[in-house]
Amino acid sequence: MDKIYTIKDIAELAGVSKGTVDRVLHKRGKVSEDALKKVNEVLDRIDYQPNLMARSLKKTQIYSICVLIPDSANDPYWQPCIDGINDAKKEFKSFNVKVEIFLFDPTSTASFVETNQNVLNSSPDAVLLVPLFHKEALDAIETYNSKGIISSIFNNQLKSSAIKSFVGQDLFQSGRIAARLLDLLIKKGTIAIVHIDEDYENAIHMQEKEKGFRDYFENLETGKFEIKTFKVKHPQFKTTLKEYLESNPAIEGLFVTTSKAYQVAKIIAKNPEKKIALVGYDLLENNLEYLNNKTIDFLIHQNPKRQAYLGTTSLIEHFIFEKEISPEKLLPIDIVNTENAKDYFL
Amino acid sequence: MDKIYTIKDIAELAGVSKGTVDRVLHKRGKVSEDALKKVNEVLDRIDYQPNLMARSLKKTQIYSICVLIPDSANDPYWQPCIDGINDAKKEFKSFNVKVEIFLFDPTSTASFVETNQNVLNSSPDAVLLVPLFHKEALDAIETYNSKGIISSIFNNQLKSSAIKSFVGQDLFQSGRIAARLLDLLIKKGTIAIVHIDEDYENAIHMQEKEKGFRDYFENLETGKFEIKTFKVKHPQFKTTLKEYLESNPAIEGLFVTTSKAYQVAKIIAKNPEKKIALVGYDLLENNLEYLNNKTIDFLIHQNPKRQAYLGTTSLIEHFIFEKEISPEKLLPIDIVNTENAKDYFL
DNA sequence: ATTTTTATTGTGTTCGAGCACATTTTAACA
DNA sequence: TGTTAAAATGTGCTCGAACACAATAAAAAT
Repeated sequence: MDKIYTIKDIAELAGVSKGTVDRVLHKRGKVSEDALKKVNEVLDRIDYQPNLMARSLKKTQIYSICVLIPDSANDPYWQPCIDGINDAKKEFKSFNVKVEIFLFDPTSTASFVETNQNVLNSSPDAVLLVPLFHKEALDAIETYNSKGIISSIFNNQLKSSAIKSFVGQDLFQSGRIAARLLDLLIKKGTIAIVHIDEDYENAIHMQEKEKGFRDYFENLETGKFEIKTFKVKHPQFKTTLKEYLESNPAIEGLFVTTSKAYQVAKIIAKNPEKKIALVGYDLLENNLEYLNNKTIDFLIHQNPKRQAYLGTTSLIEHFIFEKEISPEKLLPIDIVNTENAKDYFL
Repeated sequence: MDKIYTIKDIAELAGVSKGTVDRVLHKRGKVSEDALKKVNEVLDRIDYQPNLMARSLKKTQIYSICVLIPDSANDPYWQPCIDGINDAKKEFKSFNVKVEIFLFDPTSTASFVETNQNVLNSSPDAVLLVPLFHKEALDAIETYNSKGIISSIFNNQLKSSAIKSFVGQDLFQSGRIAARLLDLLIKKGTIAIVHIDEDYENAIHMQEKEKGFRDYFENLETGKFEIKTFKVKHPQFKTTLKEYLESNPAIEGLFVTTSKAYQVAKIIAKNPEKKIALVGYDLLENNLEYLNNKTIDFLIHQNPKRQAYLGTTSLIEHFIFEKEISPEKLLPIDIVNTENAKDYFL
């Protein structure tokens, strides 16, 4: 049977004291070759699993983790992240970890930089952040790294050797899924990819989604679909899109690459004679409203709550269970329609 | 600040010994009214959270949980359950819990009864089971209950006051989702609900799904769809379905209420001129093959792995963290197509 | 008033790992 | 060979909760 061994057991089996076993296990040195061999022989033979209860009971050090996310006052997309992080906090509240949330204004680079400075001042053991601003995020991560602070990111991909882990979705694949759905919705015709660019930088997000979207149709039998791209900034958005649709009456499907599908829905809902297929992102209140009245056909769920949860727990578990942090964790891309929308709020 | 209090702290604050505090906390009696009052006053004032590490370190009792699931040799649907249970085992391996898996033959009531007897002989603290056989499951659960053994179920719903928890999906809603998908796939026409009944009993499953499916169309503008039901037992399945489709050429969509959509796909794939929309359940190898070649349009993912995982962890956490077991946990109903299928194997 | 019984309260050990410190062994050097 | 330095090894306390057992106080019985 798989008996549970303790350090004391190992010490007895190897004929040494538990202090020596401890030194071997933690590679603290000051062990003779002879003793090292004896202990290692035992260790090879049995499957020693340190008792994590005893360990964390003894350890008085409290690990500190800071999470940097955009303030949901600016964009409701981020609200679920708070819940995910709080779930993680709750789950591990008995352990020696402290998780602190720092909010920044997603429309302000300065706010991002400043918040990172605040985080740095609290000198945490690890930071989980949403790298919304490419350059500034890289700088911050570099600084953390130089101070021995672990950095993980989620939601937005960012390549850097100083990053321990990324949690998010495969955006290229996400675009392909949207394509497949629109393929089903309108069997042929013209589709426009709509990029509603906010002030802040999610260009990479949108680009990857567009690539995936186009990739799907390129590998399809030709002639059935025509794909266009339409970029628009927020202020002039309403009139511009209206004009665009009027001047392109062939358009039968729209793919909105951000969480702002409801804004598009608002416009096309005014013209109910001509149903335009609409696929967008994220389960915001506004989007769900138009999903339920079937102006929006499908929403793709990016699961920000779970992203934040997993990003947080992987750091926590790294500290208290010495678990390895997997460099990349890609979440399933959930397809949501009228019928299963409410399931994703659990 | 939210200081963490220990029993010693409480004892000092109340001016009694830690033994007395312990007796108050555990209601072991043998405490004078005076002391009781003093301790309770402190307890009201502060928020005492017992250190679970220390507790489980001291407790030598090992909790035993048995999980009863169908043998995946008979039906590959159950394979992921094993993985989910093993994930739970791994996650809590440092704690005082032992999780044991018992397999039974889903085609044999006798096997189910016998396995329950084996479980009973090992006198566990809790049992998680798939109540495939209605009457026998109720009997088993009644027996467990009388011996003080906690029973939880997953995958199949079953009503009994002796059941602590159910993990699964809302099958009615699941049927509605299938309906919505077929509504999109074929804008109008005749749809057949196909019940492929295995020897074992999942009639309730299928009935609920059918109800949800029909419910969706009943609330729709009339005249667009006609819904039929087709029941078939396995042996004669192939020829019967073929004949059925030939004699009902109006059928443009099929909803297979079990994981056997691939068997239907095999038949309709032979007649590629007439594309029939097909929606089924579960990410089996066989189903995925036909999903990828687009014979199957959508699969609904019942997430057996997560069901088993959550069923197991909720019992484990009940024992080691004294967490309450929520009586019902309904999982999201995932819509799967060619593009996001592989995401669900993580 | 003294002993006995009962009720109440306090003390000390345990769980396993981690680490400081004490002790022993070995090596280095005069 | 004796002395000192260095290396290796062992011992013992701690973390917080649980619980057995010892100790004390209060009540009851003689």
